[in-house]
Amino acid sequence: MLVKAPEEGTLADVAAHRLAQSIVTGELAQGQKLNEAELAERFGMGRGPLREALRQLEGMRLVKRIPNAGARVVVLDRKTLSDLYAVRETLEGMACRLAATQMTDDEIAQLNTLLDQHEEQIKQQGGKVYAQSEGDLDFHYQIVRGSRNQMLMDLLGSEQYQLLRMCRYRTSRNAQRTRPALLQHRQIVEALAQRDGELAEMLMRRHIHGAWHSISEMIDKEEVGQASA
Amino acid sequence: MLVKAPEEGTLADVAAHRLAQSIVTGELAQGQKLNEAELAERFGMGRGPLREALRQLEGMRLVKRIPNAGARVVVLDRKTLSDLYAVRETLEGMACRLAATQMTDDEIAQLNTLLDQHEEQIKQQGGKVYAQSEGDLDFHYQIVRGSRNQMLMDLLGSEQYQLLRMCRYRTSRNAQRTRPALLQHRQIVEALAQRDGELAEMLMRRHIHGAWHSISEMIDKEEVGQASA
DNA sequence: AAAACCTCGATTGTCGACAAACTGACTGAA
DNA sequence: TTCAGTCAGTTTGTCGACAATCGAGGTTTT
Repeated sequence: MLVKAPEEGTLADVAAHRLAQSIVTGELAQGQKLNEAELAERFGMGRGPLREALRQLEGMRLVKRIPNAGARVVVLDRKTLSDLYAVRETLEGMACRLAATQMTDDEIAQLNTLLDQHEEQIKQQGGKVYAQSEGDLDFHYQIVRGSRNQMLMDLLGSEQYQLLRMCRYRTSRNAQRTRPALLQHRQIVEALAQRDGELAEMLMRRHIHGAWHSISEMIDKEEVGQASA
Repeated sequence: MLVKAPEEGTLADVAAHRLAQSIVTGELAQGQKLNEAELAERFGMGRGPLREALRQLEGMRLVKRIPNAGARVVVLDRKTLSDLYAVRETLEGMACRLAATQMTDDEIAQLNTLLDQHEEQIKQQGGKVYAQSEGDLDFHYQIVRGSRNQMLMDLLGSEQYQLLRMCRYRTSRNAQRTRPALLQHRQIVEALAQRDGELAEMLMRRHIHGAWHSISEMIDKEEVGQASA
């Protein structure tokens, strides 16, 4: 399961989850004002839990809150994404290096199985790229988990993860990078299987750097993410 | 100013700030249960704002919340600290590399001025190490700011920063590392002044690695942070 | 005596209403 | 015309009370 349990305990948690989903998918546009009363009404709850959810979303950097002026959906401008990918390149590289020594043979084998599924999906339909896109994040997260570093899992899992998904939803339309990406994934798993941490780190860094290059070009062409819905 | 404005706009924000301070200084022990009604009473506010503050603290990883069972102060065990320092080594190394090309000459000069102040503090009193300890964090944060990467500033500034302070409060008692630390700081600034990003990164990583080594030994000797107040 | 169950107290979760702050428009004067 | 001031309307911030849930302790049963 990629996203956490849809229905958790408290209303604030389910509100946070639903809001996150709406923001990531673009249903709530970037920079959009978030009206507490309206959202509470929509979710069928009071404003209390909703306010708590907003505080939580703020911690995930999905919304920006200004005292006495409400909350707005975060705006992913070029600089923000550039910074995000730079940090991600470093952190996921680190995760890869650790994973090379920490993952079990079984887990690495499962990674290959996961990539087999991706390959199958790509063969079946080049159009529905999004599924692969989410799967891609899944691949990355499996490696992060393999690092056995809880802080890394928190950072890349809970927080940046959502921003990444948000970015993906806007850039997943170009499919031309899925095949080379799959190849790079294979190479990374191969390095992990050989327990070559340095190589795995380098390959992962290159992989993410390439992804940013590709997305950067898209942003240049059509201001993706600025004017939506 | 190291800590943000003590009195901010909403009650939830000031509650979050005061709670963070109490947790960092150990006034609230690790693993301690946080009773909403009691804290609200102590801060002279309703439970609403306090609950929002707890949600915010959860985002900063200072408390852990369990649905229907309340919030507890996070426990910094050995593994957690180890993971934290590993991530910090990577991220601050990255910050240093970027800062070497991004900081202005003026900013680098100010870093040296800051170190002069530290040196003065150390000469005057070897006992009151804490001030230097906080100043140390200030030094690190100035470099992070110099990276011009907002995500990096958020990660190392708002969140890990608090955990670091928390750790420091428990380990600042041994002063023997302040002098070599100061020397290492000087070397880092020197590398920055020469615009040698790779060297600056390496020195910073070594510096943080050493800090962890020192703290790790302390944990081995006396279980620091486990049994307090 | 040990284990399961039940009851009660305490704590968390939630709601509705009130107070404070901001937004925007309207009015009037320079 | 333009700018400052004022004034409603809207939205956020806060509180107190009520409902739901959990944990502890005692009681009953095997």
